[in-house]
Amino acid sequence: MIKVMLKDGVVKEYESGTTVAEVAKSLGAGLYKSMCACKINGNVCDVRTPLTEDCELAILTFDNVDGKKAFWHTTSHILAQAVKRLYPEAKFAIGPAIDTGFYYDFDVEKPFSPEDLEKITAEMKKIVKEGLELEKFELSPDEAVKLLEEKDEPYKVELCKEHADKGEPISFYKQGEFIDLCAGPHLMSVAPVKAIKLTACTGAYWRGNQNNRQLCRVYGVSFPKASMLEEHLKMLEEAKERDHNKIGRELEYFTTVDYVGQGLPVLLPKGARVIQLLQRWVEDVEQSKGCLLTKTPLLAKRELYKISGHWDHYLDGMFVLGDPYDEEKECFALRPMTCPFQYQVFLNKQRSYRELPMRLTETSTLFRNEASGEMHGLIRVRQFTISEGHYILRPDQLEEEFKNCLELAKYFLDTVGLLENCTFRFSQWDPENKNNKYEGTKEQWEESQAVMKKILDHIGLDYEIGIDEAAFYGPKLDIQYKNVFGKEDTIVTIQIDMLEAERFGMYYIDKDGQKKIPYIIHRTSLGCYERTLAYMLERFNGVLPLWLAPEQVRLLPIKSVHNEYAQSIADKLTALGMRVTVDSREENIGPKIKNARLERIPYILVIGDNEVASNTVTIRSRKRGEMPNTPVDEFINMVKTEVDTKEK
RNA sequence: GCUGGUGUAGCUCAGCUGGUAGAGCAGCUGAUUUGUAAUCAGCAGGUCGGGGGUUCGAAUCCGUCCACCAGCUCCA
Repeated sequence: MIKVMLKDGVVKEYESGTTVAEVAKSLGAGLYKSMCACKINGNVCDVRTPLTEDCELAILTFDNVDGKKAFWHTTSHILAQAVKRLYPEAKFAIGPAIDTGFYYDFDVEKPFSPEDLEKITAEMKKIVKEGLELEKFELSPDEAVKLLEEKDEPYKVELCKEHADKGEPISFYKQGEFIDLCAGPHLMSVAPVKAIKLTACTGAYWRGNQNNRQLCRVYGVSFPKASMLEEHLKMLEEAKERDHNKIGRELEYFTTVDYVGQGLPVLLPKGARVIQLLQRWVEDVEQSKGCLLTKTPLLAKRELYKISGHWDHYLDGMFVLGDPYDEEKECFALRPMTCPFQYQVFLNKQRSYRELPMRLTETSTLFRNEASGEMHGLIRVRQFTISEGHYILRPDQLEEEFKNCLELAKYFLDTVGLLENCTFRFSQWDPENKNNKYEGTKEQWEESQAVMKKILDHIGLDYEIGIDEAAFYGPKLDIQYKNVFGKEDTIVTIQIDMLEAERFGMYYIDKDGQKKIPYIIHRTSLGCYERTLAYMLERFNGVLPLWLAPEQVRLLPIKSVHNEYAQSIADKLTALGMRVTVDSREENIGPKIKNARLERIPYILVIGDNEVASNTVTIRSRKRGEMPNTPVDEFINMVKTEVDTKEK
């Protein structure tokens, strides 16, 4: 007999060899029906697993993240089974569960059309009705490869052979006529998968490598109940309503023009205003913290990029003016990074150790010729402006300055309301990278990564590790943010560089009179302004904090006789630096309010006879609701405080 | 760059197997002077993403380029 500790510390005894599914059954038919997977001593396992010693057991249902994943993983097998029935020639690649559902990659002659997906969905529903049980079995590596070769599944054979090197048995799952190589865990049967939606069909390279064949990837999501699927689809619709790419255009923050070009958004007055406010603020705070503002050229001769290494590592990503391969003629390129330009400030004269740290910052516009399929609203563009900085340091200053960079970035992100949804990624090099991406020696990389790791651990920062995510000259701490659709991008980056200073001949005279090569921190503080604006529009659903709102207050006179009074209040607010308009159109108050609401103006003031008589305003605030007949001075103090404190 | 989808008025969308391009909202003009999300009437607005081809005739069919969307790859 073995002891199994269940939820809430309840211990029950079972015969050794009892499976988790049997345990669940003993606990209740409801749990047995709804179980998806389990955790044995904290490890996610299949419910078919026999228990052979004392353990802690948690039975996971669809409510649990890992339970969901098992549910979705099983659905991906149903998808594959349906595809095989309808398209017997299709070859299978991989089909995992992901955070938002599942996908399966197929090699087919012609990618599936939306109509094909409907047919496949219908077949999947048929399979669910058949209620097939899933059986798990194991084969030796040789037998496994043989089976997959017989089934003519070249991708599976490749995966299996790799796994076979470990010498462990290979597990398979079988449901009806369908067999798939799979580690599990899975549901006991396909029956619980009541609601299925195939959401998209796209291309995806085999093993994520561009040089491999592109497969057809079908994405989907599934639920135990139809109502849950409806709920989920409704949530997706709501996310779409927050998409910066939709509201940013609707609210006239930016637009795009096909004959201007892809990835080149036009910032409209509202967008330009917000970015101006952010930039002024960032520049002022940075300079108050000892940063030195620079303004360097937006383009340079090829020779500069040759020194920095960008010419070798980044030529495809640059906009080049002239023939890059004609060495006889002068050739320029728009800058993709600020680094080599800003180093010239340091190089302007001989430097003493007393001048370090030298914190150079710049509101820097960059140009990157991104691949055409990458562009996305304001988040991924070809011209953008970042709060760039290069800190030139003595080795003993590295840790403190790194911490300061992180603190500064966190302060900025917190103030604009984005910090709470940020995650941190320690981006490291990959010694195995085959594209010759990285400069420097193994020793240099190991040193700079060890230094960064030490600093991060000292700070106690909670971070993930991203292999092969480093810059070509050093490791990075990337601050990551997810958009409304869950797609993640970098919002801020802090990098340690031990290579570039030497390439540019940068040195300082140390205390002992010797020339020393400095360390460099490359960093952004609020990152890319366009991207930050995009995330703020999503985070605040188009209603930016008052201090950043392009239009803060709109006054709505009810009749034209109220225009003068409204204008007098507007003048007072304008004199205090507020952004205010008066809607003096000869229009009813209803439509005026409707307009102001649709434009998401933070404060709407209605002005009529009552207000004029009592020297008050009637407030409609996005945040504070309705406040009738508020004395004018009270209102002014209120908004002034809200702006001054940068209230979110 | 690759795979799939989309492109008709400022916006949201009709427009059937090829046969004279439509509506609502927004805009403009006039009337209405009105207290919290749509007052009434009139007017104007489009080389149907661009340029080709097929056809007596193309928004519609075929190729091509461009842009937008989702994903892959790449990246701040």
